[in-house]
Amino acid sequence: MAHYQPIHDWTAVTPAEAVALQQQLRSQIRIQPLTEPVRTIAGCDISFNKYEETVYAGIVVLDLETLDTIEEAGVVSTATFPYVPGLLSFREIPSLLEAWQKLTIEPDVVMFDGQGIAHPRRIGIASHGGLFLNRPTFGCAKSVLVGKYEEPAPERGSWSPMTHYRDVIGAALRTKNKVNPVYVSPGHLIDLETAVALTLACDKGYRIPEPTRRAHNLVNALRRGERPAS
DNA sequence: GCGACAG
DNA sequence: ATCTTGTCGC
Repeated sequence: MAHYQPIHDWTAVTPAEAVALQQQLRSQIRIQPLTEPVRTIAGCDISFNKYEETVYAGIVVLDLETLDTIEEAGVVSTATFPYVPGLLSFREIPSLLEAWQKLTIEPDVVMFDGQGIAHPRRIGIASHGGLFLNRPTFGCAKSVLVGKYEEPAPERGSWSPMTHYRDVIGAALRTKNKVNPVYVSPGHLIDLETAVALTLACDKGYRIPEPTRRAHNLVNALRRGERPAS
């Protein structure tokens, strides 16, 4: 039901062509304040068995106010692109879009498990996904791809800017006291401060924010055959 | 030239 | 990402 804009084809794309495509698409990314209030937020993730190309993709939609899950969608698909640092979107987005189509609700904002503009060409999976979904998106990654930062204070909520070639590309954010930070960066149609605020708003006491945590649990359960591919 | 490198 | 048990620290 939920739909998206097929900005370009994903088939028969080589790594070299993928980089060229990113260079062509980056100018379309818009980092700006939100224009609409957020009531629902989605988290997405994929899982797969070692040495296999079968991918289990899923999206979970939560009510931002209560953090209750209001909808989930999962699909079993096949990866057609290898994992290459900097080209993650070409491996994960195709199957995520399949799951997106099964949603009844169109989430107000989407959190990705990876980078937004904190990317060598400023178009990580969250930014690339934002162009297809045409709605606010941001990334919350567990590790750094590019950029430097000063260690933020040990208390939950503290953060320090991440920079890359003089550009502020994201934030190293402490989501829990004395635990490693997560790396937040705007994807499209949102700004850094809002992305940080939304990440903190999705707290349930874990380092990983709820949207991503639930999507992760969903796809792993799907992969282990513990639940039907919605 | 050498190392780093989201998931 | 995935393969896997116990274990150190708050």
